[in-house]
Amino acid sequence: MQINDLTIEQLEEAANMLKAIAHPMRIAILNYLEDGKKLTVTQIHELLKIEQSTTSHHLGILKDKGVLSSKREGKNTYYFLRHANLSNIVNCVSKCTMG
Amino acid sequence: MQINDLTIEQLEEAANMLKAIAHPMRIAILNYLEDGKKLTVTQIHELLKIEQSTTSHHLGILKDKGVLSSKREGKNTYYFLRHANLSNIVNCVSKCTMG
DNA sequence: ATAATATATTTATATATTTGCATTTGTCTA
DNA sequence: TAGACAAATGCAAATATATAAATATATTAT
Repeated sequence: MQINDLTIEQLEEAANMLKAIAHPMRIAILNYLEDGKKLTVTQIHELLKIEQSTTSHHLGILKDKGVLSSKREGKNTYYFLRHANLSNIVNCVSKCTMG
Repeated sequence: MQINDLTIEQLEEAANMLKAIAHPMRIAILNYLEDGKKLTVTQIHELLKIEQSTTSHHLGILKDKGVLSSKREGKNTYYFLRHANLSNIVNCVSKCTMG
Protein backbone atom coordinates (compact mmCIF):
# COMPACT_ATOMS: atom_id res chain seq x y z
CA MET A 1 0.00 0.00 0.00
CA GLN A 2 1.36 3.37 -1.07
CA ILE A 3 1.51 6.37 1.19
CA ASN A 4 1.39 8.95 -1.55
CA ASP A 5 -1.03 9.27 -4.45
CA LEU A 6 -3.96 9.79 -2.14
CA THR A 7 -7.56 10.00 -3.25
CA ILE A 8 -9.56 13.16 -2.66
CA GLU A 9 -11.31 11.43 0.22
CA GLN A 10 -8.01 10.51 1.82
CA LEU A 11 -6.68 14.02 1.30
CA GLU A 12 -9.75 15.40 3.02
CA GLU A 13 -9.49 13.00 5.92
CA ALA A 14 -5.82 13.85 6.38
CA ALA A 15 -6.63 17.55 6.16
CA ASN A 16 -9.39 17.22 8.74
CA MET A 17 -7.05 15.43 11.09
CA LEU A 18 -4.39 18.11 10.71
CA LYS A 19 -6.98 20.87 10.96
CA ALA A 20 -8.08 19.36 14.24
CA ILE A 21 -4.52 19.50 15.53
CA ALA A 22 -3.72 22.93 14.09
CA HIS A 23 -4.84 25.08 16.99
CA PRO A 24 -2.71 26.43 19.86
CA MET A 25 -4.93 25.02 22.60
CA ARG A 26 -5.27 21.67 20.89
CA ILE A 27 -1.52 21.38 20.38
CA ALA A 28 -1.13 22.13 24.07
CA ILE A 29 -3.63 19.36 24.83
CA LEU A 30 -1.69 16.89 22.70
CA ASN A 31 1.48 17.87 24.51
CA TYR A 32 -0.10 16.81 27.78
CA LEU A 33 -1.17 13.50 26.30
CA GLU A 34 2.20 12.19 25.18
CA ASP A 35 3.44 8.76 26.19
CA GLY A 36 -0.02 7.28 26.55
CA LYS A 37 -1.12 9.69 29.29
CA LYS A 38 -4.84 9.97 29.96
CA LEU A 39 -6.48 13.12 31.33
CA THR A 40 -10.05 14.17 32.13
CA VAL A 41 -11.84 17.21 30.73
CA THR A 42 -11.59 18.96 34.08
CA GLN A 43 -7.87 18.29 34.39
CA ILE A 44 -7.24 19.75 30.96
CA HIS A 45 -9.58 22.66 31.61
CA GLU A 46 -7.61 23.48 34.75
CA LEU A 47 -4.19 22.92 33.20
CA LEU A 48 -4.92 25.20 30.26
CA LYS A 49 -7.03 27.69 32.25
CA ILE A 50 -9.75 27.80 29.62
CA GLU A 51 -13.53 27.42 29.97
CA GLN A 52 -14.92 23.96 30.61
CA SER A 53 -17.20 24.18 27.59
CA THR A 54 -14.36 25.35 25.39
CA THR A 55 -12.21 22.47 26.61
CA SER A 56 -14.95 19.97 25.91
CA HIS A 57 -15.44 21.47 22.50
CA HIS A 58 -11.75 21.16 21.60
CA LEU A 59 -11.64 17.60 22.87
CA GLY A 60 -14.74 16.80 20.86
CA ILE A 61 -13.08 18.07 17.70
CA LEU A 62 -9.94 16.03 18.34
CA LYS A 63 -12.01 12.94 18.99
CA ASP A 64 -14.33 13.48 16.05
CA LYS A 65 -11.39 13.79 13.65
CA GLY A 66 -9.74 10.63 14.92
CA VAL A 67 -6.90 12.20 16.88
CA LEU A 68 -8.09 11.26 20.36
CA SER A 69 -10.15 8.51 21.92
CA SER A 70 -12.05 8.74 25.16
CA LYS A 71 -13.18 6.38 27.85
CA ARG A 72 -15.72 7.15 30.52
CA GLU A 73 -14.92 6.07 34.07
CA GLY A 74 -17.65 7.07 36.46
CA LYS A 75 -18.17 10.81 36.32
CA ASN A 76 -14.94 11.36 34.48
CA THR A 77 -14.10 10.97 30.84
CA TYR A 78 -10.47 10.29 30.09
CA TYR A 79 -9.02 11.40 26.77
CA PHE A 80 -5.90 9.92 25.20
CA LEU A 81 -4.08 9.72 21.87
CA ARG A 82 -5.55 7.29 19.38
CA HIS A 83 -2.29 6.75 17.52
CA ALA A 84 0.91 7.05 19.56
CA ASN A 85 2.79 8.37 16.55
CA LEU A 86 0.61 11.47 16.40
CA SER A 87 2.93 12.96 19.01
CA ASN A 88 5.51 13.00 16.26
CA ILE A 89 3.54 15.58 14.33
CA VAL A 90 3.61 18.00 17.22
CA ASN A 91 7.27 17.30 17.89
CA CYS A 92 8.13 17.66 14.22
CA VAL A 93 6.42 21.02 13.86
CA SER A 94 7.80 22.19 17.19
CA LYS A 95 11.28 21.38 15.98
CA CYS A 96 10.69 23.38 12.79
CA THR A 97 9.44 26.38 14.75
CA MET A 98 12.60 26.45 16.81
CA GLY A 99 15.08 26.47 13.95
CA MET B 1 16.32 22.69 24.51
CA GLN B 2 13.02 21.06 25.27
CA ILE B 3 10.47 20.13 22.67
CA ASN B 4 7.48 20.23 24.96
CA ASP B 5 6.43 22.94 27.38
CA LEU B 6 5.99 25.44 24.59
CA THR B 7 5.24 29.10 25.09
CA ILE B 8 2.03 30.58 23.70
CA GLU B 9 4.03 32.12 20.88
CA GLN B 10 5.55 28.77 19.97
CA LEU B 11 2.15 27.10 20.16
CA GLU B 12 0.79 29.69 17.79
CA GLU B 13 3.65 29.34 15.36
CA ALA B 14 3.28 25.56 15.37
CA ALA B 15 -0.47 25.92 14.89
CA ASN B 16 0.03 28.30 11.98
CA MET B 17 2.41 25.90 10.32
CA LEU B 18 -0.01 23.01 10.71
CA LYS B 19 -2.93 25.16 9.64
CA ALA B 20 -1.00 25.96 6.48
CA ILE B 21 -0.61 22.25 5.78
CA ALA B 22 -4.12 21.26 6.85
CA HIS B 23 -5.91 21.60 3.52
CA PRO B 24 -6.57 18.90 0.92
CA MET B 25 -4.98 20.83 -1.95
CA ARG B 26 -2.00 21.85 0.11
CA ILE B 27 -1.41 18.30 1.29
CA ALA B 28 -1.53 17.24 -2.35
CA ILE B 29 1.04 19.92 -3.14
CA LEU B 30 3.34 18.68 -0.40
CA ASN B 31 2.99 15.16 -1.75
CA TYR B 32 4.36 16.35 -5.09
CA LEU B 33 7.29 18.05 -3.39
CA GLU B 34 8.75 15.09 -1.55
CA ASP B 35 12.40 14.16 -1.88
CA GLY B 36 13.56 17.69 -2.63
CA LYS B 37 11.49 18.02 -5.80
CA LYS B 38 10.93 21.55 -7.13
CA LEU B 39 7.84 22.52 -9.15
CA THR B 40 6.56 25.77 -10.69
CA VAL B 41 3.18 27.35 -10.02
CA THR B 42 2.00 26.36 -13.48
CA GLN B 43 3.10 22.75 -13.07
CA ILE B 44 1.21 22.46 -9.81
CA HIS B 45 -1.79 24.29 -11.24
CA GLU B 46 -1.91 21.74 -14.07
CA LEU B 47 -1.25 18.71 -11.89
CA LEU B 48 -4.00 19.62 -9.46
CA LYS B 49 -6.36 21.04 -12.08
CA ILE B 50 -7.13 24.13 -10.04
CA GLU B 51 -7.02 27.81 -11.01
CA GLN B 52 -3.68 29.52 -11.35
CA SER B 53 -4.61 32.17 -8.81
CA THR B 54 -5.85 29.58 -6.36
CA THR B 55 -2.62 27.65 -6.77
CA SER B 56 -0.57 30.76 -6.21
CA HIS B 57 -2.61 31.57 -3.16
CA HIS B 58 -2.05 28.15 -1.60
CA LEU B 59 1.66 28.30 -2.35
CA GLY B 60 1.78 31.75 -0.79
CA ILE B 61 0.24 30.44 2.41
CA LEU B 62 2.68 27.54 2.58
CA LYS B 63 5.59 29.88 2.00
CA ASP B 64 4.36 32.52 4.42
CA LYS B 65 4.03 29.96 7.21
CA GLY B 66 7.49 28.55 6.65
CA VAL B 67 6.55 25.28 5.01
CA LEU B 68 7.87 26.03 1.53
CA SER B 69 10.58 28.17 0.00
CA SER B 70 10.62 29.52 -3.53
CA LYS B 71 13.23 30.50 -6.06
CA ARG B 72 12.61 32.48 -9.21
CA GLU B 73 14.27 31.29 -12.40
CA GLY B 74 13.36 33.44 -15.34
CA LYS B 75 9.64 33.48 -15.82
CA ASN B 76 9.13 30.55 -13.49
CA THR B 77 9.07 30.35 -9.73
CA TYR B 78 10.01 27.02 -8.26
CA TYR B 79 8.59 25.95 -4.92
CA PHE B 80 10.13 23.33 -2.66
CA LEU B 81 10.01 22.07 0.94
CA ARG B 82 11.86 24.20 3.44
CA HIS B 83 12.45 21.36 5.89
CA ALA B 84 12.78 17.88 4.42
CA ASN B 85 11.23 16.35 7.52
CA LEU B 86 7.93 18.11 6.87
CA SER B 87 7.11 15.25 4.53
CA ASN B 88 6.92 13.14 7.65
CA ILE B 89 3.87 15.03 8.84
CA VAL B 90 1.97 14.23 5.68
CA ASN B 91 3.13 10.62 5.71
CA CYS B 92 2.28 10.29 9.38
CA VAL B 93 -1.25 11.58 8.97
CA SER B 94 -1.71 9.62 5.78
CA LYS B 95 -0.77 6.46 7.61
CA CYS B 96 -3.31 7.23 10.33
CA THR B 97 -6.06 7.78 7.77
CA MET B 98 -5.45 4.36 6.28
CA GLY B 99 -5.78 2.38 9.51
C1' DA C 1 -35.77 11.19 44.41
C1' DT C 2 -32.43 15.02 45.14
C1' DA C 3 -28.16 17.25 45.14
C1' DA C 4 -23.53 17.56 43.54
C1' DT C 5 -20.09 16.89 40.20
C1' DA C 6 -18.39 16.07 35.39
C1' DT C 7 -19.26 16.49 30.45
C1' DA C 8 -21.61 17.71 26.40
C1' DT C 9 -24.56 20.54 23.56
C1' DT C 10 -26.93 24.58 21.96
C1' DT C 11 -26.86 29.14 20.53
C1' DA C 12 -25.15 33.51 19.05
C1' DT C 13 -21.56 36.50 17.66
C1' DA C 14 -17.15 37.47 15.90
C1' DT C 15 -13.57 36.21 13.01
C1' DA C 16 -11.09 33.65 9.45
C1' DT C 17 -10.70 30.91 5.22
C1' DT C 18 -11.62 29.46 0.49
C1' DT C 19 -12.39 30.31 -4.21
C1' DG C 20 -12.45 32.38 -8.77
C1' DC C 21 -12.52 36.45 -11.47
C1' DA C 22 -10.22 40.43 -12.92
C1' DT C 23 -6.23 42.89 -12.70
C1' DT C 24 -1.40 43.79 -11.96
C1' DT C 25 3.37 42.88 -11.76
C1' DG C 26 7.50 40.62 -13.34
C1' DT C 27 10.38 38.45 -17.00
C1' DC C 28 11.74 37.03 -21.46
C1' DT C 29 11.90 37.45 -26.57
C1' DA C 30 11.02 39.39 -31.05
C1' DT D 1 9.20 48.89 -26.79
C1' DA D 2 5.45 45.66 -27.57
C1' DG D 3 3.66 41.19 -26.97
C1' DA D 4 3.57 36.78 -24.65
C1' DC D 5 3.93 34.08 -20.79
C1' DA D 6 4.31 33.29 -15.54
C1' DA D 7 3.08 34.54 -11.10
C1' DA D 8 0.98 37.50 -7.55
C1' DT D 9 -2.62 40.52 -5.72
C1' DG D 10 -7.24 42.79 -4.68
C1' DC D 11 -11.79 41.86 -4.19
C1' DA D 12 -16.27 39.77 -2.97
C1' DA D 13 -19.36 35.95 -1.77
C1' DA D 14 -19.81 31.66 0.33
C1' DT D 15 -18.40 28.82 3.84
C1' DA D 16 -16.12 27.42 8.06
C1' DT D 17 -14.29 28.11 12.69
C1' DA D 18 -13.70 29.97 17.54
C1' DT D 19 -15.44 31.45 21.80
C1' DA D 20 -18.26 31.83 25.79
C1' DA D 21 -22.60 31.90 28.14
C1' DA D 22 -26.43 29.20 29.17
C1' DT D 23 -28.46 24.92 29.25
C1' DA D 24 -28.79 19.93 29.09
C1' DT D 25 -27.29 15.26 30.10
C1' DA D 26 -24.92 11.66 32.72
C1' DT D 27 -23.14 9.62 36.92
C1' DT D 28 -22.57 9.11 41.75
C1' DA D 29 -23.74 9.62 46.59
C1' DT D 30 -27.03 10.73 50.18
